[in-house]
Amino acid sequence: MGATKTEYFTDKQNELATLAKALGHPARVAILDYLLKVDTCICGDIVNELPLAQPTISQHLKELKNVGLIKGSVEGNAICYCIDEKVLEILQKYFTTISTKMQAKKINGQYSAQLNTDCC
Amino acid sequence: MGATKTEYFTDKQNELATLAKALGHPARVAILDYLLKVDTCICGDIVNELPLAQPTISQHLKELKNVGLIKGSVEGNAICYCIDEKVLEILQKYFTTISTKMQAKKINGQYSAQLNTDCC
DNA sequence: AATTTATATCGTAATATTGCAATATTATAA
DNA sequence: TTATAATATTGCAATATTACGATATAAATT
Repeated sequence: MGATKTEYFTDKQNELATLAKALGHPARVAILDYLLKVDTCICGDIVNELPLAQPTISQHLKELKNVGLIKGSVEGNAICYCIDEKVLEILQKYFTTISTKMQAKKINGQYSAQLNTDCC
Repeated sequence: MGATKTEYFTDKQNELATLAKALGHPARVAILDYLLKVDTCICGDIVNELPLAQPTISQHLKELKNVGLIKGSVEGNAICYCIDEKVLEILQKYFTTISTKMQAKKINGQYSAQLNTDCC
């Protein structure tokens, strides 16, 4: 026990969990924020920006790259990283769909019978 | 070493990482999906729905509740859970903002000088 | 060729997460 | 007031993550 039982969930659920997990660390959110600001950068730029050691940044970059949130291209002896919009859109669409569905429920009054309770 | 250095990141980055982390497990995505389908339910319903033991479901519900993604109200000896839109909107807005910014960059041609490279 | 620069990988300690059996808690029913 | 039902909590083993020093790799510079 201790290992996530991925085989019990749908591909979509596993995909979303994997993407969310990749952003489940403030350093990786910070890297994404930084990349959004500067468009592209190399690992050393992030090492200078964040208070983490080079191997740690390298590991975080690897995780973001593994799930496709960023991509890197070799530029001489450095590697140029940038955000990959494609995978970001999966997250954007998922949360927009859920938010829209929640809004629709409120407007349609599907909760009307329970509106007097704390939660539902 | 081994503990996340939250103190080095902004409140916003930590908040987003915490929310993303809560959805970084397929069981918790599945719980959210289920709640979206049935609107409200009790813990036992999810135990019947997912192939995980009751203490495990209870623990996942606790984590979702801790970050505010769901809320629960006491209904006799059961607890009625439902999605909390407020926190979902934080995630929706974050990813929409990033996606919009990425789109804007493409349209404005900020990448024009580098469009011939693999990544940037 | 030796040095520098940029990044990745290895090894490992500290910490966190996952999953569940056993048990506790709390409210309803008999 | 014993059951019964619905959840939560505790304790613990298995596994995963985080962080970084040491080291490896690979390209550019001298």
